[in-house]
Amino acid sequence: MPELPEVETIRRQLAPEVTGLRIESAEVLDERLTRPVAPRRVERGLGGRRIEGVDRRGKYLLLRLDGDATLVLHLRMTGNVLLRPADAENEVADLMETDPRLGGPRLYESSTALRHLRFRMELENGGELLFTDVRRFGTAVLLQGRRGLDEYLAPRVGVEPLSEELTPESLCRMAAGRTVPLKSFLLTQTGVAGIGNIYADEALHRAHLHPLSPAGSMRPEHCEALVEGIVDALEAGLAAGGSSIDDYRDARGERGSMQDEFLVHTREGLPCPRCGGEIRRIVVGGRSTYFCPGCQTRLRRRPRRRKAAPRRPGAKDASTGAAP
DNA sequence: CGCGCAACCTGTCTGC
DNA sequence: TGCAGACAGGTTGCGC
Repeated sequence: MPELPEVETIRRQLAPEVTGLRIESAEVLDERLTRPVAPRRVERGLGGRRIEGVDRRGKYLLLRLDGDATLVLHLRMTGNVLLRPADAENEVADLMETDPRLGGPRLYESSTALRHLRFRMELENGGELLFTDVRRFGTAVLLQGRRGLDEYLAPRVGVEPLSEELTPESLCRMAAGRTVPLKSFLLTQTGVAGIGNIYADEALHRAHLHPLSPAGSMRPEHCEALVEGIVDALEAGLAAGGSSIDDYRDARGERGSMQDEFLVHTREGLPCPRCGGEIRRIVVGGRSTYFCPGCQTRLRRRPRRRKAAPRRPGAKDASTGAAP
């Protein structure tokens, strides 16, 4: 759910609201969140620090703190980061013991309401930063120094798709020789970062590419189309404030609307908006995958390039018998 | 090393 | 209505 557009939406909302504020206190309500580090350690490490900025790498949300520290949050499947503004009428702690609806409907309409609160931080202006997560897959890691951050992210996050780093050439290089299906290739965060199940399907459809085609079968024009498809799909998601199929809410507790604009994802049996073909659902790498068999062409496995045997001059093209 | 898959969790939906 | 089983947007670790 929270893929690049969702995390970036949250980042953009948070940054102007929390930058410059001091963290009064932090409370971890589920030790799983900071595992294997003890919650107390993270709480103590956060208390008193000032937030210098909010960044993002792939699907990771980064709170840049003074003292060269960074709080790295990952929402996984069902995590939400919510900002309770300083002027909200009710304290979260009070609400948890009373009617959750009292604080205003937006924060609480989702199934991931405050009963799944895993982490909260009190800010110096009276506002609160909340982390809720039904399935408890989400993570919070407090890192020290530029080095600590890099060492954490390097093995996990690859190229930023909305940066100059992603080009048809760089994508082709990453895909060269790979036999994994394109769908799985896009889901690998150490390649192109930030793409999840939704935007992988949407990007492949835009690029006219079949999810089962081996990544290494792409020729330059396919890489070009795929870069365009990735960028288009992610930007559409951003413009719509993300996708809310189920649990996702932005930092204000509002739904995104990208789910209304899906071309193929979750649209099994419906007509393809491009060619009218019937959208199908298959499973690739254990994930639901939606595509249009009509206009997403399957590429042939690219034959291993052989040392070109010198072409005998005058040899005819065997398949057609025609002269070039 | 590349690849496929189970595991980590809780909630919801489907079919009997 | 009750209940077992399948499934859900991500990542990691294991075996081959």
